[in-house]
Amino acid sequence: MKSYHHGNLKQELIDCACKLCERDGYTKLSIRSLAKESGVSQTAPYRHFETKETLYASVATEGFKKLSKACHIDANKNITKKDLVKIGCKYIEFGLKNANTYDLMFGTAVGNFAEYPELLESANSTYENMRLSFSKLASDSNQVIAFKCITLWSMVHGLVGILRKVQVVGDDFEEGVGPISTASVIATNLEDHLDKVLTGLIQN
Amino acid sequence: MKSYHHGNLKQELIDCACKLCERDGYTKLSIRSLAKESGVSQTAPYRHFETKETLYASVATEGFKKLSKACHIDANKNITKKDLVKIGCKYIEFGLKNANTYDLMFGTAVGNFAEYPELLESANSTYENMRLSFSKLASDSNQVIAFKCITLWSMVHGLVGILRKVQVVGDDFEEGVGPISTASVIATNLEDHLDKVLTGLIQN
DNA sequence: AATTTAATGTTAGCAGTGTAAACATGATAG
DNA sequence: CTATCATGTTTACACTGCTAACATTAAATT
Repeated sequence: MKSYHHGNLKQELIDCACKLCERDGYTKLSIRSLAKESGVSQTAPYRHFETKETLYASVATEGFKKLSKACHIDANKNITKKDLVKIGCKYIEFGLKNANTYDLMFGTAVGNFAEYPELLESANSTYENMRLSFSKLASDSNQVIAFKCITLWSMVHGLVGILRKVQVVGDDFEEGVGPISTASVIATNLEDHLDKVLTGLIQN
Repeated sequence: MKSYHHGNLKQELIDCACKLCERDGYTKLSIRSLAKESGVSQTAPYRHFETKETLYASVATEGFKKLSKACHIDANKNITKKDLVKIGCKYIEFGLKNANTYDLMFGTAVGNFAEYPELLESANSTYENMRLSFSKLASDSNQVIAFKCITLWSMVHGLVGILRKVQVVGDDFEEGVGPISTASVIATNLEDHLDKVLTGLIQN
């Protein structure tokens, strides 16, 4: 016999939403189905999430935490270019393996991060981690470091997007020059690729 | 007095959908509101678009055509690195100015381009244009050209995403090293930025 | 310990959505 | 002139986000 109060509904909803968002994409998620999954009435989730966007924000927050963890690197030891390449690879790997969650984090489903302090925190902390790694590599000014960091970020972010999209665009080009075959070469030699691209950005 | 048959409904729906998608984002678009806008019954659009995704596909197709046009460069004259930088700038400009349409083109709203021949065609043609421009610059093998092309594409695509996202993440970092201020420096010196980044990719 | 209060749950209902089925109209091909 | 078919309408269903009013119980206050 279950009690009237669930006891841990909020966290359970978030966990379940994370799973479903990643499995089916966030557009397929409905608050009602989520409530049913937790064995609770249709409107119970509204006690914990003002709107659907608030729920999305929670899922995105979890996503940034996982991304941060995936890209984390021991801050004590010296950092080499190779380490940055590794970070980039980890980032791309995360984006490809958690594609649906990644959409939530970087798409427009959550309009303004500032409305969700935890989300803002986790997103900024992801950036800050990358920035700190860069700062340990080169002895540039902070501004130059930030600049390089944004550049690397946009590179790996772009690769995630294109590597995914290309799967869907088809490949009826002459052998080996279509986007799919080209992208798959990049995908299977990600480290080499990032290394090449990073070399232009830093010299170390 | 208006006639029973509209006469030009399909095109009008597409035009209207393009406008509304760009103005409010595609998630806000409903087939019903679209029908109302054209002064036609709720289900009339279904005579021209099997599902909502089909409509999205049409909007995305228009988007790729516009993107192609924006990035087009005279194929006859010689192409320099500077031209490629220009193409990249045009691309990014398009992505930022038509952000909501861009989401439709590169997001997951349209799952499989292969189901929409016109969309597939317009997307592939955008890629093919970029590839041809590259092929006129360097005398690399076709595979290397395709590789560089995908790399540039992912760079500009990534920059569109990050430059947009960063606006939303806030900037409570020490002066000048937060993502917003950094990104805005990049955004206002886009040509310089792309030039730098491209130099590592090609030598010309 | 008794009672008030606030947090968390439920029920009922509104307005809006995508889409299917059955029917109406009128342009066009025979 | 008539039959056909593309294109429109009406009606209806199942689903959605969300609100308001009410129920239950945990926590705070007296």
